[in-house]
Amino acid sequence: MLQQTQVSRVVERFEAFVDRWPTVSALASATEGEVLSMWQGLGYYRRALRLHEAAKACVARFGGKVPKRAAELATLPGVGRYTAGAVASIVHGERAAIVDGNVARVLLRVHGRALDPAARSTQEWLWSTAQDLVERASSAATLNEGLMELGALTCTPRAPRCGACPWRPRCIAHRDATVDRIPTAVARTSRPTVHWETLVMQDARGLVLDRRSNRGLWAGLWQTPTIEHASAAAPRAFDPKTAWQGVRGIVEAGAFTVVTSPRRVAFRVWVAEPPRRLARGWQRVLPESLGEHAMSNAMRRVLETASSVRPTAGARATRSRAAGGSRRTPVPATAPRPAAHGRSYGRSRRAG
DNA sequence: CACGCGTGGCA
DNA sequence: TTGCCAAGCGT
Repeated sequence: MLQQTQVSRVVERFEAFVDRWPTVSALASATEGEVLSMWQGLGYYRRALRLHEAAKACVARFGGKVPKRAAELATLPGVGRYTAGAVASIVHGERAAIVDGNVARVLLRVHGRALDPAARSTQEWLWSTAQDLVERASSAATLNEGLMELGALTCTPRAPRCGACPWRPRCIAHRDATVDRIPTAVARTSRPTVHWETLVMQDARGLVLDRRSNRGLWAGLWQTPTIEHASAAAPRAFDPKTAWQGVRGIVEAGAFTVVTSPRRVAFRVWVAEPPRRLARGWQRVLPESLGEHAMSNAMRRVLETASSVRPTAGARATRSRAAGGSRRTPVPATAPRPAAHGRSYGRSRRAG
């Protein structure tokens, strides 16, 4: 859970996860959908799928135990050099090095090296330096945790607290006043916007969802049926009646853009009556079962946007203004919090 | 080696 | 408002 995710985001979710699956064999017995539903809102959902695979690998290859050595840990899906070293050193005391973003920043600054953190040569130097430290430390666990804490709390990316740093006397970057230039900035990747149309169909018999593929963005999560425009340009002539034939009462509910990684997704939300026959892959989900269907936070916002709009029943469409002029529906400033398993979202959770 | 992969806090 | 960044990993 901690991979590329801040501790504060993890602490509120970790306990519920291990309460539900206290052992690797329990996790290995869960379904993919159950695991994803406990991961909702945490992001990087393939981590959840790999963790599930790793649990199954522990059952299949390590007698239902999590291996202790870093070298064995690193053979598990989703466990790389950092995670293997962190578990082996902190849990079992092995003298295994770790280099995460925090450690890299600390080491580069202390040694005054303005290197590209992503470069292979820099990574080799970082791992070698971290290994040297952990071999000389009295406690591998304390050294590794201390390095990360130093980076997270004191040697921060911006406005580092050098006055409180125990390594200030030996810090080359501090001596040379280059702290704010190390590490060098990573290359910016542009974030193009893609345009998606999504259709919210809900009635007393439930909400119509389908499941995204296990590859790509929001892998394996549930969504309202969505059309992803191939072109990066905004779709001028999208006709929902043509795109979703046989669906009646389609009306636009609003539009919004979410920033994801590594692009923006501009959603236009449509509301309609559920058709008599569902298209292939579509599935009705009752409100009380929504929590078992893992959804991205973006999809939560889709449901919020749709929640104030009804499909047109007859001739007079209360169609909102076209995409460019569309006013946002009154949604809360922040998306609903990721709910625990079994809770429902969408209409029933709408604020106000 | 470069890129894809979520989300939220913060300046 | 926008961009930066986070207890990385796999392809």
